[in-house]
Amino acid sequence: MATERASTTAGGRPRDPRIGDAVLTATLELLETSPYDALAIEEVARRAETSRPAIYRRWPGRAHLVLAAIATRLAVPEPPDTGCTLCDLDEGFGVFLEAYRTIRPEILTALYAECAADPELRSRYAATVVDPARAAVGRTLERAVARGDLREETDRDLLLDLVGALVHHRAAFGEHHLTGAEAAGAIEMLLRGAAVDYDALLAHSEKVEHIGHPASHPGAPH
Amino acid sequence: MATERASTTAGGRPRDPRIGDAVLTATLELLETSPYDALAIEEVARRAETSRPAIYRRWPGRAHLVLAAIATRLAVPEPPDTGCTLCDLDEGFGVFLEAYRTIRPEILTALYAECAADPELRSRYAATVVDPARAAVGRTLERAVARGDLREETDRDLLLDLVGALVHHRAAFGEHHLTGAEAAGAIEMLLRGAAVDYDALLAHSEKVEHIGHPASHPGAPH
Amino acid sequence: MATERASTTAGGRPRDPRIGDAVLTATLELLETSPYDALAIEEVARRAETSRPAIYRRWPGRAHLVLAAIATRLAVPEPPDTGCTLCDLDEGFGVFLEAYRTIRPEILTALYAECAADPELRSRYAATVVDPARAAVGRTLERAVARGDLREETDRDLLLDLVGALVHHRAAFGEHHLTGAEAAGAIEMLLRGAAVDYDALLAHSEKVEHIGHPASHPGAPH
Amino acid sequence: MATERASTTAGGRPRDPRIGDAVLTATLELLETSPYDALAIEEVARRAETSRPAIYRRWPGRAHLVLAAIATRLAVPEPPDTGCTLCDLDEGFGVFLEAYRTIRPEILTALYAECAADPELRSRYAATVVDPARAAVGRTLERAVARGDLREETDRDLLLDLVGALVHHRAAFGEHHLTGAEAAGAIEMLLRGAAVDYDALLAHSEKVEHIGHPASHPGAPH
DNA sequence: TGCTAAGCGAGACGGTACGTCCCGTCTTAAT
DNA sequence: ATTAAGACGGGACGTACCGTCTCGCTTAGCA
Repeated sequence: MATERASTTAGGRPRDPRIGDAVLTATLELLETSPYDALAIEEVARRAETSRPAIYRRWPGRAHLVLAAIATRLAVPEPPDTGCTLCDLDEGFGVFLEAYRTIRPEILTALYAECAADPELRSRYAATVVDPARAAVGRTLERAVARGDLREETDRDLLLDLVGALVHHRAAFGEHHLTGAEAAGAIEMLLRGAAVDYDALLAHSEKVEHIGHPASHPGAPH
Repeated sequence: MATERASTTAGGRPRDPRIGDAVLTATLELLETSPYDALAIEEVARRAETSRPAIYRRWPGRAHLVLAAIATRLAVPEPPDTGCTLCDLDEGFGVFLEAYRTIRPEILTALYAECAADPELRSRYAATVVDPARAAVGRTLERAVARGDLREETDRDLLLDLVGALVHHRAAFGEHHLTGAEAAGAIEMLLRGAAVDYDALLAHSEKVEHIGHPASHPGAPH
Repeated sequence: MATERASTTAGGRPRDPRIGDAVLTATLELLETSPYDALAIEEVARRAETSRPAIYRRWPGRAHLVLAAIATRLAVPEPPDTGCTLCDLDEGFGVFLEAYRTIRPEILTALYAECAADPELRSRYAATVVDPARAAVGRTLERAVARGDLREETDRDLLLDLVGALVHHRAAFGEHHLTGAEAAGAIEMLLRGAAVDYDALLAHSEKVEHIGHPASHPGAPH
Repeated sequence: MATERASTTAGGRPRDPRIGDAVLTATLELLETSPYDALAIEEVARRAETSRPAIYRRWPGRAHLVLAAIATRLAVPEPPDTGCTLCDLDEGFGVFLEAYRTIRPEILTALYAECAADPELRSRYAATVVDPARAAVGRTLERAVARGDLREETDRDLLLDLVGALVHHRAAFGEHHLTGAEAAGAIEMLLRGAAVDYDALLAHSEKVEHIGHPASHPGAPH
C-alpha cells in the first residue's frame, strides 16, 4: 500500500487531510492528460491549491506521489473458486489485467523505471502494484495443485512471474493491453507447454551436453 | 539503428565528426554512474567539451541521444544451430539476457517509457533494442518447429513475449538478473507446461462454461 | 529600554526565565558573525535550544529581539564636567563613538531601517539607542552655553544632529570609524566655523537676494 | 552609476532591453507601496512579466536591483555660480536635498544597511547616491575658498562629510527631510561656528590638558 | 583565386521547475 | 491558564537545466 509519509511524532499541528486528498486528485487529473515526466509538482500544487512544501512533506518526490495516486485506483478482486482450474486461471489473469486497465501503461513504465534508483520506491511499488495480484493468483494456483490439476513440482513463483511479467510487459510496453484471447493463449502455453514431447527433448539435450556443454542446464530436472 | 540526424542540405560547413563521437562517449560514461533521468544534456555537453546546440543539432532530445549511445553497445549474436532445440533455446535465452547485461536495465525501461510520447523514438527503439534479440530467438523457434520439436500451432509471438517479458521483468524489477538455472526452469515450464493433463482441464472448463459462462474463453482452442 | 514582552495575565504556567536569557545570548553571538538580515529566528531558537514560538511569545519579531539583545550592551557614560568646554565636547564625541564601537554599525543601520514600518520599534529604538547619547551630550552643550562658551542662540538640536550624523555616517558607511583627530577637527569646524567673516557673507547674500531671490533664506538670522 | 551587470563576453544572444526597463519600472512601482524588505524579487518578476532568473542575470541581488532602480531617479544638477558664497551653498544644500527627496528615506537606509556586507554594493552606492552631490557641493566650496570667503586651511572633506552626513541622516533616519530653514541654520552653524570665541576655548583647553589630560586632542590645531 | 551563402561552433538568453529555508501560526501535552 | 515544543501551511529563495536565438567563423561551391 502506498500512502503519504507519516509525521515524525504525534505532537504538533495535525495535517489538513483535505490537502492530501486534493493533491492525489490533482495528480490523477494531470496524469490523464500529461505524460508522466511532464508532471510537475509545481503544477500539482497549483491545481490542488496548496504549496510545494505541503506535498514534499507527504511524499519524498514525484514517483512516490504518483504511486500513491494510482494506488487509490488499484483494487484487486479475489478470484473466485469455481472448481474449474482453467476458469479460475482465466479469472486470475483478469485480476492482473484489471490492475493495469485503470492506469495508463506509460505511467507504470515510468514509475517502474524510477524504481531502479530507489529501493524504498521499489518495495512500495511491489507492495502496491505487483503483490496483491500475485498473491490472489497464487492462491488460485495452490488450489489447482491441491486439486491435482497442476504437477506438484510446479515452480509456482516462476509461473507467477511468467504471468505477471507478461501482463506487466504488455500493459507497460505493448501497443495495447493483453486481450482475453491472448490471455487464454498464454494460459494454454503455460499449462500445456509448447513442446510436442518435452522428455524427448531433454533426453536429446543431455546426450548433446555430455559431449559439448557438460556444465549447463544445472537446474534441469532428470 | 539509431544514429545522428543528418544535415539539412549538402552545402555549408561540414560537421565536426569528433563532436558526435565525443558526445556518445560522454553519454555512455555518464550513464554508468547517474540514473537516466539525472542525465543532463548540459552535463553531456560539458564532458564532451562542446555545447548544447551541437547536440540538439544531431539528436532531437535526450532519449534519442541515449538510444544512439547504447546502440553502439548492443550487439545481438546469432544463436547457433546446434541441432538440439533445448540447447538452442538455452542460447536464445542467453541472447536476451546478454542484451540486458551490457546496458543498465533501468535505462532501457526509462527509454521505453519515453517512447509512449514519441512514435519516432518508439520505432527506433524497436528496431534497435527489441527486434534483433526477438528475431534471433524467433529464428531458433522456427527451426524448432521445422524440426518438429514444437507443436506447429504454437504462437511464436506469444512465446517470445513470455520469454522477453520474464527476462525484462527480472532485469528491471527483480533483485537480480535471471540466472541460468532460472532460465532453464522457465524453458521447461514453457515447453512442458504446468498441467498434468491440459486436455482434460480444457474439456472440464468447456462443460462448466456451457452452463455458466458461455461468452468467455473467446479465443480458446478446441 | 527594550526588554521582552510581558505575559498577558498573571495566571498559568510561569515563563522559564532561562529561555529569554539564552535567546538574547544566542542572538548576540550570531550577530557577531552573520549580517543582520541573515539572522534567522529559527537559527536563534536552535542555538538557544528552544523553539520559535517561545521567542515570538517574548518579542514581536526579529527587530525587537535584536534591539533587546543589543540593549544589554549599550551603556552611555555621563560625560564629565571638566570645566573645559572643548574637553567636554571631546568626551561627548567619545560618547557617540562608544555607542557604535560595541555594536556593529550595520546592525544599527538595519535596525533603524525597520523602524520606518513600525512606530513601536521606532520609539524603542530612540529610547534605547539614540536618546541616551543625545541627552548626555545635550547636557554638555547646556553647560557650555551656561558657561558662555557657546552663543546663546545656538540651535542645540542642530548641533547634536550634525555631530550624531557625522559619527553615524562614518561608522556605518565610512571605511573606518571616526578617529580622535578627525573628531577634534569636526569640533573645531563646528565651533569656529569655516567662514573668514560670516557676517560679511550674510550681508552680501542679502543684497544679492534683494535683487534676485527675495524669498529664500527664510530662516537666516538677521 | 548603478546599472545592470554586463554580459561576460560579446557573444551569444543579446539581452532583451525591454526586460531590464520593465524590471526597473516594476521595482520602483512596488517600492512606492511596500517597505523595502517586503520587496520580493518574485513579485518584481511577476509585475514585469518576466522571470526571476532574468533579473538575477542582470543584478546580483535585491539591493543592487533597488540601487539601479533609484539611480534612474537621482539626478544631481550642477549648483550655479552666483558669485555669492552663501547663495551658492544654499543651492548646494538644495542639491543634496533634492537627491533624497525623490526617494523614500527608509529605502536608502535599508540599502545603506546592506552596504556593510557587500563592498561592491558599497562602492556602487557611493558612486550613485553619495558622490555626485558631494562633488557638486565640493566645487562650490572650491570657489568659495578661491574667492577668499572660507579660510584656506578649511578641511573641505570634513565639511562635505558634515553636510552630507546631516542630509543623509535626516533623509534616512529623520521624521522628515531637512527643510530649507534647517539647511540655512546648518550652513550658518558650519560657517560661523557655534563658539563665541574658539581661540579662547582652545587656549583654555590646552592649559587644562597640560595638567590633567596630556595625551588627548592629538590632532588639535595649534 | 576571390566571393557568397550556408551550416557549424559556442555563448547567452528567456523561462520552468526544482528542492529548501524560513516564516508565522496552530495544536497538543505539560506545568 | 499559560507555557513549551513540534509540525503545519505557505511565500520566496537562488539555481540547474531546458530549448532557442544570435553571433562570428569556417567551409564548399561558383564566378
